[in-house]
Amino acid sequence: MEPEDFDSEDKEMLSWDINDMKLPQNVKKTDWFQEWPDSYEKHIYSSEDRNAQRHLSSWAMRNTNNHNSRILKKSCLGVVVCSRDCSAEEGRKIYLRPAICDKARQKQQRKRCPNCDGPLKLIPCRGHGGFPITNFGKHDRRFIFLQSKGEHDHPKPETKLEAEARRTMKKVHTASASVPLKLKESPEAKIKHTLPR
DNA sequence: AGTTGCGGGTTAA
DNA sequence: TTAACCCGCAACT
Repeated sequence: MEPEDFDSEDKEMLSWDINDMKLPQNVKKTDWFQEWPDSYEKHIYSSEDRNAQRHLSSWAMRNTNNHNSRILKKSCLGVVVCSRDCSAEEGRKIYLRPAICDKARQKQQRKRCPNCDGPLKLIPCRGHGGFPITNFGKHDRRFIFLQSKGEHDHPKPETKLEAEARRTMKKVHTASASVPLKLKESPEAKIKHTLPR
C-alpha cells in the first residue's frame, strides 16, 4: 500500500520534463502505448512502438507549430456533439471525432447529427488553463517521450478507427443508393459528343 | 478526401 | 519570450 520509496532511478523516470536537455536513458521498462493520455501524464515508449512513432492519440489532436523541430506539439480539438443533445439506443450520446484538417472540420460542422439530423456543435477543449490540452512528443535515441498538459474537460470522441468506419459506412450507403455502377456513357457516346459540328 | 508533419509568419500577454 | 493559432506545402493513406 505504500508506493513511495523510489530509488534515484525511479525518481529520474518520473521527474523528467520534455524540455530537459537530457532525458532519462537508463529506462528499465517502457510504457505500453496509451491511447487516451490525460491529466498531465508522462510516458516513455520504445522507439519501436508504431503508435508512439506517429504520436497517435485517440483524442482528436492537431499538429501545432511550436517552432521547435525536436519536439512535436499537438493540441486538442475537443469533440463534436449534437446540439439537440439527442440520445441513441440505450441513452448513448453522439460524440463525433472532430476532423483534424481545418477545411474538413468546417465542412463537418455543416453536417447533421447522424442520429437525429439536428445541427452539430463543436465543443472545444479548455482543459489547460482555458486552452486546449497540449501533447508534446520527443524522439530521443531509443525512446519516445510523451508529455500531456491539461485535463480534458469534455467527453472522448470516436477513435480514429471508429470515425474511419463511419465514413466508409456512409460511402457504401450512398453508393448503393445511387445509379447502378457504370451505366453512364459508352465510348461511342463520348465520341458523339466530341464530333465536329 | 483526410491525416500528419513541417515551418514561415502573426498576435497578444 | 512564450504560447496559441493561421496558412500552405508535401508525403502518405
